[in-house]
Amino acid sequence: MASDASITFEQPCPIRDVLDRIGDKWSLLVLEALEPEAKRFHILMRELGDISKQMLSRTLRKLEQDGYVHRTVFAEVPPRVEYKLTSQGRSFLEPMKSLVAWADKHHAGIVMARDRFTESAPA
Amino acid sequence: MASDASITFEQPCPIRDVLDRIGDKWSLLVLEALEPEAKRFHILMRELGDISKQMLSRTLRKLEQDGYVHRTVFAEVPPRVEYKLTSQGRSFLEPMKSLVAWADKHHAGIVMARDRFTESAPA
DNA sequence: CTGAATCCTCAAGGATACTG
DNA sequence: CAGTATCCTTGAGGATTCAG
Repeated sequence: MASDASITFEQPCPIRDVLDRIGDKWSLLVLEALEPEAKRFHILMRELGDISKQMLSRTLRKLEQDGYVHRTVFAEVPPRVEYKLTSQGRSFLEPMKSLVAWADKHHAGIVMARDRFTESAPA
Repeated sequence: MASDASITFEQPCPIRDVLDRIGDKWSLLVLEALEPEAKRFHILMRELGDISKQMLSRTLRKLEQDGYVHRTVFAEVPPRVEYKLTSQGRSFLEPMKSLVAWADKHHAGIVMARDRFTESAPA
């Protein structure tokens, strides 16, 4: 069942595979929202503010699929579902935080460079 | 000329802005290709293998615009253009490397989790 | 050699309505 | 409450052609 009859060249570079999935519009935000504690669906909706149910659902599923998030369904009425980081999810946030810190520090400069560039080479 | 008449809410989060631009298909690859040394356009084409002129051009321009890469034009015949990392570009690669290392280490597990998930919840 | 301009395709993102 | 199904729009990615 391993189904590795032949090596494919789809993902020559792990970081690309990871970034392709986590580098979308919401994944990182969701992971960060879940970092302090497990949260329910509608709570995530509220905290993320401008995300739609559709996108949150898709994002959570992808994160669950790749093993960043664990989904727990409580057989209650009304339904309750909690999402929490897996150890892999927490592990991922560590190096990611360095990057976030870098972005915080350099963002102003980037925006300035961008503006300068745009001004000297308009439309 | 500052053109900051009003504060906009476009980029509430620096990391999102950075990832939106660097998290595309080629930017990171280009930065890594430029890390050891400055390189010419067609050299980058060759090293990246499956990138088109179009995309390489766009990617380089975006990276130049955001201040990761410096572009040097030599007034020669035939034209020669070299790209090299700026200090910001090199600086960026530092935290990025932690992430790359993380991806290398966890990629196999992610792929496995993904496959397992797909098998238990097919089409 | 280095790119810009044009055109095309496909999938990410999203609004909305429906379901268990 | 927590989703899924459907439909739509936009833009990233890419092949090709033209230009300096």
